Amino acid sequence: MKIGQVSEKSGLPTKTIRYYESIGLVAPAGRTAAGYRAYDKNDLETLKFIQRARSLGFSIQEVSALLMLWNDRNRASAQVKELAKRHVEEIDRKVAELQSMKETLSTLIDKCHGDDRPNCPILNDLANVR
Amino acid sequence: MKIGQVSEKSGLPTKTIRYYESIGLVAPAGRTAAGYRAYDKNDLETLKFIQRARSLGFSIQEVSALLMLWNDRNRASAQVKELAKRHVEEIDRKVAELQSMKETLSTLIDKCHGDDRPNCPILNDLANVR
DNA sequence: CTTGACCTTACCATTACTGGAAGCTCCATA
DNA sequence: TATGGAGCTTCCAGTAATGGTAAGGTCAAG
Repeated sequence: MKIGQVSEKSGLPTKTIRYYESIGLVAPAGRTAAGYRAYDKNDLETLKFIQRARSLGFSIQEVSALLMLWNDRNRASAQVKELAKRHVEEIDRKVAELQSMKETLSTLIDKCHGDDRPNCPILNDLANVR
Repeated sequence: MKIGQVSEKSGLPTKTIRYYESIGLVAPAGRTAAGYRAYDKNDLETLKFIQRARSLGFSIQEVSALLMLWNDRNRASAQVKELAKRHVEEIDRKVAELQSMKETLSTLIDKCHGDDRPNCPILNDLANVR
């Protein structure tokens, strides 16, 4: 398989696949005589794994750790669970922050009549005019 | 006021204040004879405004728009409201994405016994072993 | 034999900063 | 008066994870 095929099948842009190779997230691909990257089924599975982990919001660093655990037949599932739990906590933190922003904004939006008049509680709040 | 003072009072690092000047978000500060940046009360208010808008998650671009609206005595509050509403929608999208990730992960975490045994539903799912 | 799709590397841009180096300036203290 | 340290200056580089574009090589079809 050439990079276009694995891109199609993994859902990762070719650019991204080359990038992952360049940063050492995946081992350098084999090459054809012409210098094209050549992938086998195994490589594809790895890229799919990465794509799924990324889509769950794991950072490249975390994906790297997950890959190592995945390739370690003897790892304890506790390690993976721990990593996943920490990631969920991180997600929770982000959600809480966003919710808090939303709450403040929604309150301000409700107070703003939003017509042609210039008076605007949103700007007043940002300007700390209370 | 020198940059250290406005940094203190605005909650923005000096680095960040210089950065905002360099990208044109704020006008170049005045200078003392020695070449130090000199700020007045007005400059400080602008930086505080920016700090608050950023803390509500507005991008630099959006903050720039808000600043223009803030400085426009005749703007319609409808414009500000529109901008804020779009930002809230953006927040909603991010939250939904994070919630979806969290849901998937939580399900997997629950299924993983997390002990010394190597079998791990989390990795199995990432590897698409179903 | 040429066209067009696909591949290669290399470099710049993005977002919003943050860190560090090398060198001024200012003020207080010995 | 010298000196030391805090604070200021500019410039360069790096972060995460790509996206964009250029300039060029390769391959199969018509």
